[in-house]
Amino acid sequence: MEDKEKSLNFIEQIIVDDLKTDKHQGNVHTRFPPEPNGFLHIGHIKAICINFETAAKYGGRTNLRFDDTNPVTEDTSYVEAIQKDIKWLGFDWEDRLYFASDYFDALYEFAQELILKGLAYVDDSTSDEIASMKGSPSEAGIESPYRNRSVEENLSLFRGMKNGDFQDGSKVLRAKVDMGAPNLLMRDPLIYRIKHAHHHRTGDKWCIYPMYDFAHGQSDSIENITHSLCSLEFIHHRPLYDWFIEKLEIFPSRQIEFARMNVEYMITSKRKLLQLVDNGLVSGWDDARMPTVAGLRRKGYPAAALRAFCDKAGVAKRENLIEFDLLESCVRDELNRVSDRAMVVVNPLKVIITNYPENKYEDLEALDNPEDENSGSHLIPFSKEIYIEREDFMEDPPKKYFRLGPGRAVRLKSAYIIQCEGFKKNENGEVEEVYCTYIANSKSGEDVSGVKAKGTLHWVSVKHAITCELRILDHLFTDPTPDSHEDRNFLDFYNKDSMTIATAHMEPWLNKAVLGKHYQFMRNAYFALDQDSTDDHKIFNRTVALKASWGGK
RNA sequence: UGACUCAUGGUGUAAUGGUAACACUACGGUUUUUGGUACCGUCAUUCAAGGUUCGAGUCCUUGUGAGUCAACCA
Repeated sequence: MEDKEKSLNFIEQIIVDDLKTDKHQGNVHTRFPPEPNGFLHIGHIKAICINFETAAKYGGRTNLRFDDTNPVTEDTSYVEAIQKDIKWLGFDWEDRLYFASDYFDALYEFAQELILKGLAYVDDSTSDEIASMKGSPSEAGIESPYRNRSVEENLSLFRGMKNGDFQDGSKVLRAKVDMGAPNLLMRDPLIYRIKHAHHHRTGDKWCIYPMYDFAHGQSDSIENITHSLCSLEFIHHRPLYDWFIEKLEIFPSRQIEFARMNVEYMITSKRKLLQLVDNGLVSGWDDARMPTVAGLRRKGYPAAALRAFCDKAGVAKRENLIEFDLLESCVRDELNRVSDRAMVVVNPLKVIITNYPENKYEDLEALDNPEDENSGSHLIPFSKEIYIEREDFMEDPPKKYFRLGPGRAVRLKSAYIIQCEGFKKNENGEVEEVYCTYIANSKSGEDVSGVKAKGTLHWVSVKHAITCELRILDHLFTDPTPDSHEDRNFLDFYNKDSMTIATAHMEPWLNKAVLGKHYQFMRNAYFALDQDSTDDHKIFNRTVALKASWGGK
């Protein structure tokens, strides 16, 4: 138990109050209800965390329920992908995997019940007619000419709809609420439509399908969901949600809306994400730049970091735009704990250690992860010629530059202290080689030299280094809210430098890099092995750069 | 024009009528065989105007601003 009391968000307040009044005999049951028609993204992650974590906090459970009431857009392949993503995020719905389509029979009965109560009717109006009779926010709607059909006629017509007697679009079932209601959704909403379409689970059993409003709340009720958490956009649906529960006299689930999370430089519109894929601006839904779970995972963001991020972003009802910095902060925090450290040189500059024997090499030991006491170590070969970063040497360095320069000494990480004795330039005036001497008794861990070096550099042995590919990932867009500009298309803000490729020299140990593990290339950034790698060509995605507190020059 | 939400530092979230707090960012500093990490410090009288109260970010009224709603989508 934590001794510090963390304040509750407004949803937790509601739950605590319900617990106090014993509203549901101490039960807390939530659900995550994705529609299987697309891939999960950062916005879903927030919803998943809120649903699973809130329930868990109060000893409750969370169901996974696919909201599959529209057969024309949904598919089983998404069902698999979504489950994989939720598991990866670290959540478990145990044996509570449900589908709204499991309830089609029950929903059909509910509809008949409503008809019997004179609270639903079959409408023969066209889609356009229904829309025009709906009215507008400022003017009341008009009642449909079919609104007062008899219960018997409605019942028989609805059965006819179910039996396939009518064509798509020719009839709908509507709830009889109030065409004058200020809330448009209460103006006799459609609850069943005819769709002669094959459903991914129920096949051809049905040719009528319930609309969201007639499926979601009832599904919640059937599953005894106590707190149905959804985003603010559904707030206008709540009166309808409650209306059906009241009229049907079923379990009183309660819908609670929270503001969805917006993150700088990310978009979550399914349609727009698809455009990126279709236009070839990304390689697919799992491109490491995509805000999808698959993309974030591929980029190297750990599930724990994503969970921490959602937690720190908080829960409330106001519009928000979370800074990308917070996400990166959470990612670094987690990665610092779990990443193995390695040395990789991106822009090589050759250093020749003049007093080191020509053919000698030694294996130097380096801790895999100094932040983790239980981590092991690995060996790094050291020899006469090494690469350091070009930016780690300056011909005429300023005073605050802690790296290599003529006459200066630096520590080579896990190795020796070296002293710069000179350098050579090529015909273009660029530094080509740097000459150093090493201090033999300054070996890492057994340094008795007494020499103090302010800076520490990473390096690789020229002879032993292996070439690899680095994919440097940046924001997909140049604007923090690319789809918020009325006069500009979000694609105008596509960042053409969102992925740049670099070739680098890595220490041999990295050839054993594993998919799903995280690596810190010291003094540079965190990287994760990409799935495109092969045995002799390793590819790493830059997850996030290390913080840099020195600007240079 | 209607209804429904919301309004606290640069960002996000707290403060449940009683001294505006925490995190991220930014900027300083300490430590360091990663200019990383860790640690310390600095940065807001709460949209406006009235009202209730001994006391208001919190309650009431009126404004102002922002968002959402008129798919046989979810």
